[in-house]
Amino acid sequence: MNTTSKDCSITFDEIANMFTPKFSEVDLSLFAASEHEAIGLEHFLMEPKCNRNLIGVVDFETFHSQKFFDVEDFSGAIEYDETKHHYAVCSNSAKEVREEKRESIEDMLNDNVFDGKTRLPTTGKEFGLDAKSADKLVILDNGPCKESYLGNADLESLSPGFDERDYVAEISYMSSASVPALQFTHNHNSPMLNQMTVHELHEAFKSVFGRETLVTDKQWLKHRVLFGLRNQVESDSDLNHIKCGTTSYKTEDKTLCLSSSDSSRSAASSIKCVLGDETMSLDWHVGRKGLAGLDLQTTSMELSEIELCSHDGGDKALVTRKRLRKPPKRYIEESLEANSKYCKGKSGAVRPRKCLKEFGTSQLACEDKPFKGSCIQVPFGLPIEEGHVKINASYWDSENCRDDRISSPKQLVTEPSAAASQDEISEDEHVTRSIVRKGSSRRKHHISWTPSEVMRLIEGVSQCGVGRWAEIKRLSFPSSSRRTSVDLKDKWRNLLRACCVQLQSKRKVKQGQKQASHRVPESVLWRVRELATTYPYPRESNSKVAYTAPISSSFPAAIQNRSVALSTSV
DNA sequence: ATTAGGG
DNA sequence: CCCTAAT
Repeated sequence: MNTTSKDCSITFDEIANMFTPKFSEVDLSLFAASEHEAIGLEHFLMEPKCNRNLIGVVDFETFHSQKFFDVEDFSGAIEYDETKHHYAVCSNSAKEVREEKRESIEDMLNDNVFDGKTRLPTTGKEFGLDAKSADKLVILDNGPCKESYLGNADLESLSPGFDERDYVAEISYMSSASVPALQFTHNHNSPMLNQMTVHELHEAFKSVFGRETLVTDKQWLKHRVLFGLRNQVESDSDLNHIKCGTTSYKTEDKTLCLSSSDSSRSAASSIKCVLGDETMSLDWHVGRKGLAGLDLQTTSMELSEIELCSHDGGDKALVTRKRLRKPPKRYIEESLEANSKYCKGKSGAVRPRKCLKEFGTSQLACEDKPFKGSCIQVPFGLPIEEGHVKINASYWDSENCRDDRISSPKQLVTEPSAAASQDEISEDEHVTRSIVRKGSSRRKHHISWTPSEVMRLIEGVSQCGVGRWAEIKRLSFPSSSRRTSVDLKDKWRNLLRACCVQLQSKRKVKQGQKQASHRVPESVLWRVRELATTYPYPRESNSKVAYTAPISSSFPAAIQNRSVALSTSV
């Protein structure tokens, strides 16, 4: 199987890395969740459209491996599970799951034992499951921290074609909207909807649809509630790319179960189980908190990891499980740092920048049509500003035109002072933006270089020489918070590269003329080339030395007087 | 802290 | 631009 071989590429190292000490550290911070965080979470949970927000993938086997499902391990566990899960696919070690019978599953569920080696950290008969052809288990915890929704746990699949891949539990959040109904039914041990009173039905209706109704017709209400429940289940299923035909609504003791099953699709069904007992939520308390933290911390990552558990009959082969690359370290780092803000004691000083919250929550603002695709792209940058739009061609044109008018069309007179002052203005607003930006991400988001900046850089290089970036920055970019010495170096490297490219393509094609406009002007490049010969850049300038040899005559002037234009050739 | 170099 | 190693 394709997916299998792909999954097999996971190395043991990767798995091992999931358990770097970092995780426990991090997770600890999650539980120091301050009011701040809680609010953020609450906000998220209350988001109307976030009824089903998958935030993670977890293998139930985790619960087994974690003695009491402790906090520190949770997020690590998720990572681990994800991996392990894949690993299991190739290892064929979970074969035993295949042959599970429905009856035994029911028993196991009732006994809270899902598998010989997997046990949920809950006690007793909390799970009232309509386990008919059920492979999805959703556990709802109505603890104090809003209603967390641990959900969609692939417990078993009864499909003959079931494979270990399905042995996945997904964790999701559900808004509080659906909870009251569940709790409500929990109070009444009524197993059937039609045994409910009008008032009860109203409650259920409200819970399901999030609004009230004046209709008192029991039949109507019942239908609406059933309809709503079915839709909920179906939308859940959509998230998992599972289609469920029917939905049953059932209560049992202190639990409420919504199960959706479709006998025509042997494998597609789901069970939702509400843990209605307060004591129950204690068991899941840790998990919930972990999830809360996780939510804030690695939202997009988890989102990206949502797997498509298509239990849809035969087209399993069509299931594509794209593994998205892990989020960049930066992302993780920032997430961790943001969380660790509330976990003082670590490194006394709190870094001013970074503010993950924006990050997480904004990403979490899920849409209606969330996980339609086969994968979710990891949000990389922030949805922030597109502040400075591309100015490219016009920039150079305007500036150069200005400059060119001053001097001859072919010779670029550089006036650092003038250019700088004029640039400083725009620079300031850039700075402001960049600060704002830094509030949420370290990424600089590509501040395009203005012509004057480039000229200043060149001047700096001509004065100080290549490589002395710190000094160049001091001289040519004073009071410029952006453009670090590294930036200067990078830019210079790029300029040299541009020289190369333009030299090569110059004779060949004139087509590039169009694009050449928004590139660095030739006159500037010439100067760069010249400087490159004077101060050969460590590795990259060698290639163009030959070209610039004749120009070197003009070099001394350029050095001695920064306003001297590059009078060479062309 | 800076610089070089890879990504 | 970012990250890292080397200095």
